[in-house]
Amino acid sequence: MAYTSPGETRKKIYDFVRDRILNGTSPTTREVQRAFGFRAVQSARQHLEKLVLEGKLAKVDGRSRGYRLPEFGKASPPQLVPMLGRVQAGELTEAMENPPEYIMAQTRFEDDELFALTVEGESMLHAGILPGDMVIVRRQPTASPGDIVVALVGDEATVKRYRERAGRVELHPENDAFSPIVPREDGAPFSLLGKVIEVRRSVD
Amino acid sequence: MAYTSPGETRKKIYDFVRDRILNGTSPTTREVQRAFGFRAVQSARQHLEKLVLEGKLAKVDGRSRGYRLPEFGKASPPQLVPMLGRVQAGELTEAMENPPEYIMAQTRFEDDELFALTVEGESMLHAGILPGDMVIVRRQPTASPGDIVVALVGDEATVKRYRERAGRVELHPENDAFSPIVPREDGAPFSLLGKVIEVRRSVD
DNA sequence: TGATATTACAGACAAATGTCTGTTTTATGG
DNA sequence: CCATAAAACAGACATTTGTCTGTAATATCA
Repeated sequence: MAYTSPGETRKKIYDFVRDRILNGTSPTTREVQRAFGFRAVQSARQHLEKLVLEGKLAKVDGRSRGYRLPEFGKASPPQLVPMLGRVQAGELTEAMENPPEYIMAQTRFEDDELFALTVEGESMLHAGILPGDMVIVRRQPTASPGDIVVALVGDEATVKRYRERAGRVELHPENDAFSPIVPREDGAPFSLLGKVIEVRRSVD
Repeated sequence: MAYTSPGETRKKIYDFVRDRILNGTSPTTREVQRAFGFRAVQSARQHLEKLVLEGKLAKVDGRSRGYRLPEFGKASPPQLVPMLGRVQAGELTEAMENPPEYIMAQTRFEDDELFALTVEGESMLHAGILPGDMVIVRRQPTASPGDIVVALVGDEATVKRYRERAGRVELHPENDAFSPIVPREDGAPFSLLGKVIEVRRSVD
């Protein structure tokens, strides 16, 4: 490869590696070599090691495809969150068609179980949650008053705001056209699936 | 390793590999071997290859750490979208602190320039866009009526709905407490930055 | 209990990959 | 132009890793 200005090729290599890592696999030294037309492995290696020195990349020594993105120590690492399908027989079952769909999320709940579902209905309109919105939910058995939660009432999953009045759980819609749900009173089986931690909407 | 019922170890291996892939790196055959205490590489390899046969895993032959989650070809690849900072002197400048902040997105605008910013103000409340929400924007110089756009009016970026009335551009808020902006009339410099393609809200 | 498919093991080779030492070429700034 | 640092090259070695052939042990079910 032709000689370039200091830092020029390095930047390109960084972009290349970053891209590859984000697309799923860290490249090997020789893959970088070939991608840039170096005639020596060391040329690629030199750049890669310097990028590590500069803190732009991280690496696990000796391991194949060992280069990483270091910033992901500060920012939360990307997580794959499964898209759950419809509610069946009281249990939220993963829409296990082939393939299961995943979306990417960066949350501060790195170690918790997350899932995502699509909101139907307009009961949370005033909370800025519209029909068709996707909510990312952290699975948890309890909630605090004020949380927006996903609960299973009967065999339907609903998104509501969690309240407690006089020691009783109430699920409040945020739309005057709907009424609160008081699980104990109407006798429907009730279970808390989790808390909404993120709302997403595509406006294509 | 002790002999187990048919399919038993296989399932565990699938879970193991899937987890590793989701966490960033596909394991090598021998990493699987060691993780399960196999005394022969082939034991691990047999399971892995069968998982590929079953369609549970995909792989790139011959490549180290070549096992994949098969679903990942179909889904759109993850993109890094830069978070832009405040508006300065009529130009949206990247908040280029070290490191620049990126968020991950999977959109169908793979080849377009995207950026993200945080919404201030309540003018789009009825469109389900709240203060603090993040919008992902596709940079484009024009828009269609009905689009939610980001425009530069004066030296401030605003999110509004794009309208045309009597051949004139109008930027409509979605909140009765605010009034439409008619760029030409109030003489402020106006430019369209792009169209909002996604809205995100953290509700921690 | 016996047939069969699955599981696990053994040992090995070739290719891929990480790493190293040393040299040559070139961009850059004074 | 010269000194210097960066960039690129050359060749090599050790380890890791993918792959293969063949064999032994065991769960499963009729």
